Amino acid sequence: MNLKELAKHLSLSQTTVSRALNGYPEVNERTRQRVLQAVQATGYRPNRAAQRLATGKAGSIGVIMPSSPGRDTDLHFSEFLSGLGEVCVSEDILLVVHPSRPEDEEATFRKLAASGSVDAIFLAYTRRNDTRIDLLKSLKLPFVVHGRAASDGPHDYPLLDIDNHGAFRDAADLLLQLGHRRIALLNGPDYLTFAIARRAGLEEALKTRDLNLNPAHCQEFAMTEENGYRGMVRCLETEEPPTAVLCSSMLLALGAVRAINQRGLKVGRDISLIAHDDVFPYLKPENFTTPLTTTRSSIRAAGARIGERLIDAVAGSKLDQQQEVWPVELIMRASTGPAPTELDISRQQRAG
Amino acid sequence: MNLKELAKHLSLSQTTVSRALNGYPEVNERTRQRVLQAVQATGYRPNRAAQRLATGKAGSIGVIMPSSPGRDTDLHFSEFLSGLGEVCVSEDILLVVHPSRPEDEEATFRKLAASGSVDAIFLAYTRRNDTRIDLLKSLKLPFVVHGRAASDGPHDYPLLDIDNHGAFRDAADLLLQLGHRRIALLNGPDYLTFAIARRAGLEEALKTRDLNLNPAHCQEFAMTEENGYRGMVRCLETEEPPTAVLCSSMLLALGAVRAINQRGLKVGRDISLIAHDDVFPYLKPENFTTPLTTTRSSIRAAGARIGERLIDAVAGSKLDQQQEVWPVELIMRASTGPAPTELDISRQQRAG
DNA sequence: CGCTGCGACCAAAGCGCTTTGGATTTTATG
DNA sequence: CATAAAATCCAAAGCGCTTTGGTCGCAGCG
Repeated sequence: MNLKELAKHLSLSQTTVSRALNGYPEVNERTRQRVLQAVQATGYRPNRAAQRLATGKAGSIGVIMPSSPGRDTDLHFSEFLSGLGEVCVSEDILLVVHPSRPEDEEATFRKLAASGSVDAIFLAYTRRNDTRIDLLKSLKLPFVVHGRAASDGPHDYPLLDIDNHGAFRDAADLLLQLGHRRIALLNGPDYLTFAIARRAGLEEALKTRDLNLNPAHCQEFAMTEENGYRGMVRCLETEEPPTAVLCSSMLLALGAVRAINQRGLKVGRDISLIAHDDVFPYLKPENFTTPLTTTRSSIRAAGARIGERLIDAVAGSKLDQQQEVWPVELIMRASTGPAPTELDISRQQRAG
Repeated sequence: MNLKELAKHLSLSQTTVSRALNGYPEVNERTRQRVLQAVQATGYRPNRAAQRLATGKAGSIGVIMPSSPGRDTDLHFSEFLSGLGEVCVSEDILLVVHPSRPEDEEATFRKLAASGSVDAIFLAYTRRNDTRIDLLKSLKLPFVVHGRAASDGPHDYPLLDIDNHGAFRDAADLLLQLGHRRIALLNGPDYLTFAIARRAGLEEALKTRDLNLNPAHCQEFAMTEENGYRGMVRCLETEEPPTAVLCSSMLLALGAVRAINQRGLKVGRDISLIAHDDVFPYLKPENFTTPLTTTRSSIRAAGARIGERLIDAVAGSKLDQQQEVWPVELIMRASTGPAPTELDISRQQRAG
C-alpha cells in the first residue's frame, strides 16, 4: 500500500492525501478525516526512504558508539542512549547507531554526513581540545555535544554538560568540613574533560585550606569495578593513607568499597566515600551496605534532553547554540562521616 | 556531489558510473579505476535514501531496545549491540535502534516492517511461548532470534542460542562431585527462557543424585548487584543454608560475594560459587578477590554472529532457518572447592 | 458586471539512485 | 572477410514521496 494507491482508493490526488497527512492547512477538514480513516483501515505507512529523498531530511539522528573489539562497552553509553532513544521514538525519528573505534571516528562522521543518512549528530566523551568539535562545525549537520572541550572558557558550539567542577568541589568541601585532610580521587581517564574538571574541582577545594592532592592518591583510569578495587588498595598502601575518597563512578565505588571492606575498615567510619552517580537503575547508591553519599545527575535525562535539542535543530532549522550546564545534586547518605582522629587511626592500624 | 555530477565530470553516463561502483561486470576495468579515483578525489558518497528507494532495500537492520522510563537498561544489551554493530559497520549496514517498552513491542515491529526503514530484525529476551516470534514469522522481514521460545522441542524459526541447560547442568555436576548437596540458584526473571533453561539444568543434575532444589534457595529476579546481595542473604538465613550457589550473571555474583564476605565467610572455602559470564570487559571473573569459576559465553560474539546472519539473509535472500546452539565453556577458578564437612559448618556457625 | 481573493483541489516535476532494454563498438570464429 | 558474440556503454523509466505552480468555482467588493 503506497500513497498512489491510497489516493486512488479515496478518489483524491496524491497531493491532497500527502497534505492531509502532513497537516497542511489547504485541505478541507472533512477530507482530512476521510484520509485519516483510510490510513487506519489500510494500515498505510509512508515509505521512509521516499520521504527522505523528497524532503532531503533523513528523519534520523546519528550516534557514534565508541567501540572496538577489545575495548569496553561503556555502561554510561547505553543509559544515555536509552534516554535519547525514548525521545526519538516519541517524535518518530530513527536512531542510527554507528559503532566506531575512536581512531576512526572522524572518518565515520564524514561518512555519515556525506551519505545523508542522518540529519543530526551527537558527540560524547569530549577530550581536551577535542578536534572532533571543529570537524563537526565544518560539517553541515546540526549537532550537540555532551560535555565540553575544555572545562572553562567560552564555547562556540551547542553543548550540554553537567557541572563536574562544582560537583567535586562541593563534595570535597563537605569532606573538608568533616575534618578530612587526606582525600583520594578515583577518577576516569585523564584525557577526558569530565575527569579533568572533577580533579580541578577537588584541587580547588583543597587549595582553600592550603592543601594539595597527593599524586599517589589520584588514580585515573577506565571506570571499572576492578580499577576501583586496585586503585583503592594502592591508596591504602601509601605512607599516609587517605581518610576519604571521591569516586567518579558507581562502578569505581563498588570496587573501592570492596577494597575497604577487605582491609577490615568500615565505609563512613574509617573511610568516607563520595561517588558520582549517573543514576543506573541496576546500581543504586542507597542499596550499598553503607548507603553512599553521591553527587547525582541522571545521564539518561541528559540523553533525553539532547534528543529534544537535536530534534528541534532538525525541525526548526534554527541554529542551536545553547550552552546548557546542569547543576549536580549532592546527596547525603551514610558513607560520609567525621574524619577519624589520629588516635582512631593508630588503633585501627594496630587492629589491621 | 551526486551521481549525475560525477558522471558528467567523468564524461560517462550515470549508468556506467553506478555499475562501476557496484561491481557489475559489464564495465571496463580501466574506466572502473577512473571512476574509483574520481570518487576518492571528490569525496562522493551515494545518497542512502535514494539507494533505498531505488533498490527497495533499506540497508539497515533494526533492533528493539527494551526500555521504558523506570526500567533497567540492560548491561547485556549494550554488549550485544556492540558485537552486532561492528559487523554492520564493516558491511556498511546501518543499525537502527528502536527503544520500546515491552508492551509496545509488537506495535513497534509492525511499524518498522510497514515503513520499510529496516530490512531485517532481531529479537532477544525470549519468553516462554513467545508470541512475538509468531508475529515476526507473519511479517515479511528476515529475522533471527537470540534465544528460544522454549528450551526444548523443535523450532521452526532462525535462532541463535547458547546451551543454558547444559551449562548449568554441568556446573551443578561439578559442585555435586565436590560433595555439595545444598546448591542455591540466583537466577534471572522466571519468565525468560534462559532462566528457565538454567534452572532446569540445575534440577536435572540434582535429580541424578535424588536431590531437589530447595525453593527457598531459588531466587529469580532482575539481575542486579543488589538483588544478588539480597538473594544471597536470604539463602544464608535459611535453616540449612546452601554450601554452593549458581549465579546467572556476573552482577548477581558481585552481590552474592558481597553478602558472603559480609557474613565473614570465604568464597571457595565456605561457599562455592559458579557464575555465568557473558564476558563484560569491565567485570571480569578472574579479577575477583577469589577468582570465580564460570560458565562462559561471549554475548558480544553472539551479537556479531547474529549480525552476520541477518546481513546474509538480507543480501542473499535465501531463507535463514538455521538453529544454532552454542556450547558453553566451564572455566575453573578458585571459587569452587570441596564441600565443607558438617564439622566445618558447626565450627563456622560458632565463629559467626 | 468585472475583478480580486480565497478555499479546495490537482498534474507534474523533481529528489538521487538502480536497472531495463537497447545501441555501439570490439573481438572471436568459421 | 563477413558475421555472430562479447564487451562497453547509454537513455530513460521508475522507486514513493513532497512540493511547485497551477486550475476551478465561489464569495465579496466597488
